[in-house]
Amino acid sequence: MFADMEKKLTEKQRELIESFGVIQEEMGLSPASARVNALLTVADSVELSFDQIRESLDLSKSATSNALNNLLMMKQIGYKTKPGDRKRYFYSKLGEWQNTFRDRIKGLTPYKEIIHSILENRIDSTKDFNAKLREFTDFIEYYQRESIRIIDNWEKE
Amino acid sequence: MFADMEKKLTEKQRELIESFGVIQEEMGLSPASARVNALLTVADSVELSFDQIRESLDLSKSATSNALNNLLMMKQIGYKTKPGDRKRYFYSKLGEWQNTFRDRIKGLTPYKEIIHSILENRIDSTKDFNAKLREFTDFIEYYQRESIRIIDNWEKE
DNA sequence: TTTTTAGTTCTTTATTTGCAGAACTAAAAA
DNA sequence: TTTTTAGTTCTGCAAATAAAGAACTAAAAA
Repeated sequence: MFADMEKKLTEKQRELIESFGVIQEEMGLSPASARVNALLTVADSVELSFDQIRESLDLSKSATSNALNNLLMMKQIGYKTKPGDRKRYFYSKLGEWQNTFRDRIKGLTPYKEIIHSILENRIDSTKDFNAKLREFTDFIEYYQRESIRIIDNWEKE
Repeated sequence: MFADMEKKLTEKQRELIESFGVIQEEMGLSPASARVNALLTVADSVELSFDQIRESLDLSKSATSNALNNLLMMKQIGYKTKPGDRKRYFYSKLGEWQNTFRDRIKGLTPYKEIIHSILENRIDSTKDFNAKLREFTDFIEYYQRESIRIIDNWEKE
């Protein structure tokens, strides 16, 4: 009966999309990507088609397409198809946050490495400063190791 | 004798500033701020004046001023003065990375909170998805708690 | 075969960001 | 008192971003 009923967003839902959108913008997503990702978290339906997304957020097709492909590349979302239906249905991969966290921690490695090369190229006379640099690289290593460990521990439960 | 000798950067140092600069840009700093911060980590002298920074990086006064104030506000750098010398000498606060890490972890709180309100406003029927959201907020809390703990543990040693 | 669907890609435009250079300012030095 | 120093603030421009709208495309439907 209501199979293709217009699932319009409530005022509260729009508000949540806006707040969540802003937070995700601060974390590096483009405005459109941030809102698409927020929509897929907030909407009553956990799987939305291209046009449902476009209409809900009042975006152009190009903005929708780019945002979706962007999020797909970042593995923040996924999509599935339904038999006898050509459309793709997009969903949030919020469930895979473990990997997101792990990736962020691993992402510290280049940072650690450049600090290490800086240290190796510093003059010896600035002992205090060099010691702090060394301590910092050691800490990052420790932090990476321990963070991965706490993520693994959570998953074991 | 060499008290005010021009401490020119070596080719290797410029290279390190460039690499470190790029990494810090990826972490949200503006190009100029990223390079100033890198310079203060790489330079032989751990305290540099406004003009030494300007000249080393070939920046305009405005770019230098804005970058420094930016970094000061973010508490990434500090400055000191020397008796009988009007100039300020800027230094990297890389040594205070503990606080930087702590702040980043605390910064997850708004994210956790918005996800929590999203969950409270979701329809009940999407049980699996809601459960994942709940698990996610629980995890963030756990992660924050444990991360702070591992930072504290490092400092105790 | 033609038309529709489900998008993608291209072109143009508005906004934002980042910086140079010039004008400015407040305190110290001459 | 005037000049210099150590910056800051303002003005304007160039490049990068973000998105709209139109043109396009490949597969499916009619």
